[in-house]
Amino acid sequence: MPSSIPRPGAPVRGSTSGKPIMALFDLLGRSWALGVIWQLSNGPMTFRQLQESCESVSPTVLNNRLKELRETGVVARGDGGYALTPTGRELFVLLKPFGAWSIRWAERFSGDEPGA
Amino acid sequence: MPSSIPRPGAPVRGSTSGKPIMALFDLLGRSWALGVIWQLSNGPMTFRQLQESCESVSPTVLNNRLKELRETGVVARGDGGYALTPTGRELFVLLKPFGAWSIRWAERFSGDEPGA
DNA sequence: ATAGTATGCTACATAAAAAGTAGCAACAGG
DNA sequence: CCTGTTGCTACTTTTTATGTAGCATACTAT
Repeated sequence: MPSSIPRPGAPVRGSTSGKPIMALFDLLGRSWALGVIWQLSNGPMTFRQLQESCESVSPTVLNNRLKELRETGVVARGDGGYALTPTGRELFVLLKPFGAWSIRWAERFSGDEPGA
Repeated sequence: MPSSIPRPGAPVRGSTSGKPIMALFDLLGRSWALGVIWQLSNGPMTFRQLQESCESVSPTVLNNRLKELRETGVVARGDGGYALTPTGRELFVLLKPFGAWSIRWAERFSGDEPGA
């Protein structure tokens, strides 16, 4: 078995409490999970398109992430490939501000502090 | 080498583009990174307090996450242990809505699943 | 029907990361 | 000196991810 799918109400990696936020963090805290959601916000993509746009994700991992995201209702397969569900789009609304924030965050490294 | 610290402008896991959002997703998409930020939003905590509140995080991983989060200006050590920096608190503002969202997300599973 | 092409995977070997457990050096109070 | 806490490091085992190959299905054109 590759890995258990994090669901709210069930124990997840490192959390037996079943707290929804911990399940969500387990789901999103796996490699490429956030990236896949980000990419799919531009519209439906095929499996291979996702692979290309994620640069170096292996098909094994991509398939696992897609399984998990489908099981948890974030992503679905449909016309044109994989796409965000209404739930997934809701989640992306929360995620979107991270784009602008990351750019401001990046600017602190361009001129400034190496690490303090 | 344990792992390279994701910084905007530098290649990160699976991304040679250096796009800030990809660096941020690499940083946050590591186990317990989101959890640590979440816990620290309640105020400063010592290393051991963090370990306890994160239920089962190993000291190795916690130390690595703290290093990465310090290097990227999200967390700092100070009075009372580790704490979010102003940058970290900014990030938490974006993260906070995920708490309420995760609860609504969890409710969709309560219908078909035992637990919770 | 056949060859070419794309798609959505699976298989497998290797490498990296996380878990789990033990324990140490530094410091504080008694 | 002894006890307790803190912030780690070391080490072994287990889990996850990477990297590469390739297969089955479906479509398209010849």
